[in-house]
Amino acid sequence: MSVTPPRSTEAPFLKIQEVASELGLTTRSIRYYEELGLLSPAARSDGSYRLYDASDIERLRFIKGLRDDAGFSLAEISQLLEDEAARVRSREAFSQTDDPAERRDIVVGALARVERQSRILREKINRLETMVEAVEARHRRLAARLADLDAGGTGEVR
Amino acid sequence: MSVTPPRSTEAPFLKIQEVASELGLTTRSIRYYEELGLLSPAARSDGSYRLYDASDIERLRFIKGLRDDAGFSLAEISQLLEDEAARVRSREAFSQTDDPAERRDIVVGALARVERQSRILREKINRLETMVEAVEARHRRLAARLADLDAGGTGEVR
DNA sequence: ATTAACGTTTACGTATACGTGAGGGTTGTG
DNA sequence: CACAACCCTCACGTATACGTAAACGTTAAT
Repeated sequence: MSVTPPRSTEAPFLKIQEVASELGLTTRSIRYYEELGLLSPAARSDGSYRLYDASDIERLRFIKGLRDDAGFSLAEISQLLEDEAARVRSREAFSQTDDPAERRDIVVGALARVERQSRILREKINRLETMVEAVEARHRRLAARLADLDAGGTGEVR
Repeated sequence: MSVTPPRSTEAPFLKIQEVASELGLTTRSIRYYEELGLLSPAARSDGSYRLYDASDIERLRFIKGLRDDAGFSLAEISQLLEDEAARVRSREAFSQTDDPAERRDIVVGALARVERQSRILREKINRLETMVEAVEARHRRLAARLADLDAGGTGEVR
């Protein structure tokens, strides 16, 4: 009677196709990202199947966001992820010392990287907003026209 | 005494290399965009040199913005430009009639296209802002750490 | 144990967005 | 009119980001 049985006991790992479906990617893309060093699966099965955990999926979601939403190239994404990795390493370095001077250097470095990431994204947003502004100005003029027509006018706004 | 003479009498037309330098594009890109139907030069010289006017340059600037800033593919840009062309045609159709019903139809169509453009851009912005938000949250935590360290603390925020 | 469904590596194919000549005209300045 | 500096049209080359198929191994259910 079991047509589609529950895929085993909800293991903490997902296989590549399961990840792909969940994120709307192809298995090829995921393997390709791995080839480029953007991520590597948390584990491999005995038969060397790639096994992904939650943080892998988060990372992939982030990559997909940067690619689809921001339009970054995989090279740029690689750079952003390396900054991210440097950030994590510096967190570890931070907790390895309790010398305030060393800690300060570490935090200052981390701040610089985060500010760089932030600036890259903000620049993109600003330029996008300039474009949206132009489009919405047209939208307002058209809406005014429509309102005028519906009020019995000629639609000759301005 | 004229070392670099004024490039003739400021003709209203620019040649391809002049346009390219001004916009930070290559001549190849400009020709390629023409190949894809994204624009065509306002005129050709007797010897069939491409000659661009101010509106051509505006159009190219728009294309470059969509490509660099928004990360749109040239296919998507083509779509947005076709919407733009439809908008211009509908403006003409609008002024060809004074029947309020016809005018209303035209304006409604134009509104739909503009809203589509706007929505595409806004979606992109929204997703970018979500990413920025995450980055800035980290930035705030780091800044707090730094402030704590500079105030003689341990930098152990939270 | 069998077997369908899925995974692995390897490798060649493809669409996009140009780069880079080749071979040959065009412009405009001396 | 000579000639450097552009421009033209092919046309092939290249980097990126995957698609697709071959040949073969793994998993898991029956």
